[in-house]
Amino acid sequence: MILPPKNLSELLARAQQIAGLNLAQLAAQNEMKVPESLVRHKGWIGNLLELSLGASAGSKPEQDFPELGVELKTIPIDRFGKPLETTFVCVTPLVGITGLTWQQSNVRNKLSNVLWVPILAEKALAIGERVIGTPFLWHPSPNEEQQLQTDWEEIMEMIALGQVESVNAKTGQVIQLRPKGANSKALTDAIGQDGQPIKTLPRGFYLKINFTHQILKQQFGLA
DNA sequence: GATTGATCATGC
DNA sequence: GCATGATCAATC
Repeated sequence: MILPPKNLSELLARAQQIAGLNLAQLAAQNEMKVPESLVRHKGWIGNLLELSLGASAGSKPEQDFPELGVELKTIPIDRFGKPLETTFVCVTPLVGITGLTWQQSNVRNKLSNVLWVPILAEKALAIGERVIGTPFLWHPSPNEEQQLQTDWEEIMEMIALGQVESVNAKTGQVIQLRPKGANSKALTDAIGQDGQPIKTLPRGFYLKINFTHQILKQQFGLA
């Protein structure tokens, strides 16, 4: 069991120490087995990094390093540093959102400080052969935060107005709303067109690839 | 090839 | 069902 890092520099030092290792090596350090496929282990890489860096495990609705105010996110990239997938942020509240502001939102809280850990994860690479990239701490620039806020406000307003079913992955420039549930049969409460309670798919906020790609290019000087 | 909607594991 | 961790895979 790895203890939580005491401060930010300790966290960054740990992250930098595992950069360059492949997942088989990191798994071995933690006495874990590498799955042959991620089909039934979609969160495995994220969990492996949490263990390795001393994040408080579990399903608590808070940041990975609460005392440091830092969220850990792994992001699969190709050899050119382009993200291969969108990045899940958090589940979306669909009821009781009257008066909820961007400042109070879980999206803003989660993204205020993120330790990004790129993983070279091209499909042709076996899971164990995928390589941990250079980790870095990110805080949204004023411009980035404005983009996030604009999309968040647009999406949340539609939800508040009972138009959750009209929001799809195309809504928003940098954030998108997509299903986030066990399957298409999982349902939760939401607001209908006439303000009545309805059942709909649970949704989550995701960062689009273009947005995370910009973050990576800026960090690695490839912009 | 990129994108959107669907899905998998786990611990309450 | 919700919240954690995301990626899969059918479709565009």
